Amino acid sequence: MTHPNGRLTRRFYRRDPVTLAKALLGQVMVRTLGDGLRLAGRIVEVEAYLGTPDQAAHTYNGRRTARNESMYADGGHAYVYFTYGMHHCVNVVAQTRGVGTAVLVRALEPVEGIDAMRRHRAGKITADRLKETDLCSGPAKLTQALAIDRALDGVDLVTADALHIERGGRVAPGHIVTAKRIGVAYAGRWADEPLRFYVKGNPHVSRR
DNA sequence: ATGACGATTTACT
DNA sequence: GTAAATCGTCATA
Repeated sequence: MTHPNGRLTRRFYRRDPVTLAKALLGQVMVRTLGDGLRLAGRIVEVEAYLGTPDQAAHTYNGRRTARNESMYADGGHAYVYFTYGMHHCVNVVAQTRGVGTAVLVRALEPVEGIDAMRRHRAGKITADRLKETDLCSGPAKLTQALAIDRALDGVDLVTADALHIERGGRVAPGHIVTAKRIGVAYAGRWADEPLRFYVKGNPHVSRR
């Protein structure tokens, strides 16, 4: 069952987005930079996007453009998009080619390469003053910390070195909190669907 | 060609 | 709590 190198298998990803979202909690997202440095974090918060019927999804009503094309890739690929003129967010594609469902990774608990994450996140506040809970506690914070941008859109997480996911501990159902998704008020009744999942009590979960 | 809009974050009042 | 930042993308014309 476990892949030799510890990565999640294609089979793991090819499930419905809700099942995949919950299964991704506890797994470890790994970003390998050009110089070989590894940046890694345990996934502690995710949201499921259900595709064609889901008004909050980029693939709502079958919308298919150059921007969201990779959301239609086979399960296990990355869908990275740019938004608000300054932020990137990363999704894990679910199911199979042509379906258009995915899981947005909203927060990580830093595990490896924390100093580099601090440097990537430093701005007005210097790297040494950043709290660890400010590094990956939001979908655009974690992409900044791990240096993830559109250059990684469409990569296959099953085979790529630059970005992949390794097996971590599974989070027991009793430790998973279910809630409404964030930032999708425009989505009508879909804004209230319980499609956000996070690890109960984890300090790295995005606030609200 | 143009305009409106974000699956957000940060800084400020 | 409120608002600014900031621009690629897409629907409309």
